[in-house]
Amino acid sequence: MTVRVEGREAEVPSGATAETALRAVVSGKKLKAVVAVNVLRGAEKTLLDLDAPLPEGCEVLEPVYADSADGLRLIRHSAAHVMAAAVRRLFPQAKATIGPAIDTGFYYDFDTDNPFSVEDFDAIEKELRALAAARLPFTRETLPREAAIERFRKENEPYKVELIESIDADTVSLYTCGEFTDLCRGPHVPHTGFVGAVKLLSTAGAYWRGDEKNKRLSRIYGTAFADKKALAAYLKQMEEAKRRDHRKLGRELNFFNFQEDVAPGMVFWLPKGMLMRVILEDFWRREHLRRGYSMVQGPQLLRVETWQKSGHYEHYRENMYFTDIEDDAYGVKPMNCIAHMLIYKNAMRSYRDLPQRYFELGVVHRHEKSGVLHGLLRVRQFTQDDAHILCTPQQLEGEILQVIRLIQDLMGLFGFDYKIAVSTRPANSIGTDEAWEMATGALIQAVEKAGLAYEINAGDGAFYGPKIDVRLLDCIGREWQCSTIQVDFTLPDRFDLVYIGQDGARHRPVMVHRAIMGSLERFIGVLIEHYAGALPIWLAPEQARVLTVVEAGDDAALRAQDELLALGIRVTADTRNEKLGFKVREAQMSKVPYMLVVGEKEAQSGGVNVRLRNGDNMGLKSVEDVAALIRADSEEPFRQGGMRYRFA
RNA sequence: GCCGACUUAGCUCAGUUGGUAGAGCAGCUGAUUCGUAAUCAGCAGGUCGUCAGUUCAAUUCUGACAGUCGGCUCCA
Repeated sequence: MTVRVEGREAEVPSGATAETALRAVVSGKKLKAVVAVNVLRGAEKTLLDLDAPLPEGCEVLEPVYADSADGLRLIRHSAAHVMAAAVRRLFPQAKATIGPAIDTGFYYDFDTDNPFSVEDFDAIEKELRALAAARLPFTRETLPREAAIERFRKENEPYKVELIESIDADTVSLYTCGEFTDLCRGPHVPHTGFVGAVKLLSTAGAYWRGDEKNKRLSRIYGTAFADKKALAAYLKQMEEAKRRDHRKLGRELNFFNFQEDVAPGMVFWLPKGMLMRVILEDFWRREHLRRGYSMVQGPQLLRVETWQKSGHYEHYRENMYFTDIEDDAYGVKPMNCIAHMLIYKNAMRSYRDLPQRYFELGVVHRHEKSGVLHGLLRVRQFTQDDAHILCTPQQLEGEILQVIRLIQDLMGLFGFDYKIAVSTRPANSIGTDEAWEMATGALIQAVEKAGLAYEINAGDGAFYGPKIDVRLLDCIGREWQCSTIQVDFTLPDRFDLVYIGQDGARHRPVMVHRAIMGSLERFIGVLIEHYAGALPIWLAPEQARVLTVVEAGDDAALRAQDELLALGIRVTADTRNEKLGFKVREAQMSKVPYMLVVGEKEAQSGGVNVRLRNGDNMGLKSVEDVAALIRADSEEPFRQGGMRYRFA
């Protein structure tokens, strides 16, 4: 039969392997970097092992190179197998479970009496490299399901047996590499020589099939690349990510700290960090007023009876803090919605009053389990940029669309990468089918109208309604949920919210819960990492610092500082008796955007010598010119309905 | 909450095979007036995470607890 490879045709006998076909076209040197092949048959595309016989009727072969995305995934998946083989050589009693490739590498979970630790890595890596150096082939065999179960049962591999039992197929495929055979769909790289650039990274506990009721397994994480150079580059990038860690930067920049012995999981905002936060809050409050929100604020404590009525006491009690005052029990609010509904109920509402959009920078407390706290990204006390929109069912889609626009504007402003998911009805949910359908439809319609790519998380919605979640990516590729839009038709019911319709009758409003930054703490944490601490000028707590060289410049420096302050610039002056180099270094480490040097020369000529934090020197400038530069960069970023700036 | 590692000065880290501890940076004081990422000297700073146990003696060994870090699960 005839197949096309990279634009050229090759004639191959029926039943030939992919490798034979590729050899006819691809040069020997390039072929060495091919790990598998994509086979196209009509619209169908399958990834195959190089030594697999070509299926009848295939038209095009695409070689999968080691350094492509597909190739990398195969290398990592294969590395997981080879690592398992290495582990089994050293720890024969460890039972293999599963070992997939992930975005940043791979892992393999083992059931073993003594969990692995990094001290075991040297030995495992040594074995791994020996296996790689041996260039052992991966060989595939296909067995009837029952025969495979029998075989793994004999080999005392209960997890493999359980896996096969859950597979709905007549046959399963096995891959053998050295003395280790694993259940696997494949494909794999041709031989272990492809997984030489490999590094074990960490260990972790994990549950069998991710369920905490199941047995605990010992997980080993690692990563692998097409070559040593790419691996080294990745490890360097991880170092860089560590450097950008917001916990480290927060301390170095004097933005915030944690005092674990006093209040674990709760932030102490230091003057600089708080100034930055207040600037962000001010901007955000104004933006909400501009977009038709009303600012409200509810109490921090509500009587327990109210939480019982809302269902929080029943569903959320474990995460709540309670306190007794005289003889009454109070719950500290974990969410802001109840107060907002009570504000809605303060007056009789007409359909003409809707939508009501209540916005609050609401401080909430949630008792998160101790193991999950993580700097600013996961805390126990945080501030949500929370809003609740009460509207008619007809208004729902339009309101959601506006919220999506706000999300797009905010993420665009900072240039964040994000992912969107629509979560649908979970198993244990309340509400009618019609209500769920209407709400889910409105969410999807709105996302599509906004032209956004999204995925569906089936069954992942809240118990009271479906939601849209937006996840931001941090500097090492971890995802953090920030924005959320949830449609709720239950709480308005429980609290008997009504509006009078055009027909004069009472109707139930729909409630949209939404947060854009999600929590200020988390958002600021991601922001700090995103900018590696060098915040955009409009957010920088200290926009400029005047640096003196000799005492003779002090008066001129302080005058320049006063003038800048009068022009609305956040500026400090460093007149300490230190060398200029020392002051520049400190300003640089504090990531101050503008360093303004005033020495004897400037004291005489007037003006300041401008150095930027990227190292550029702008030379002598007048104080007015510097102020104009900073103001141009720090103008409020949203203005009159559009975005003015994108801070890269 | 679960698994693993860890917890010594504000920060980064040494150290004591059981006899209550040290460096650099930061801080304070003084000298130095020095032009774009570190001037020099001196001083001060620690119940060695908390509570128990073993011991003549515990920061060191054992246990429990708390917290941190990396994951799991959960979540903004």
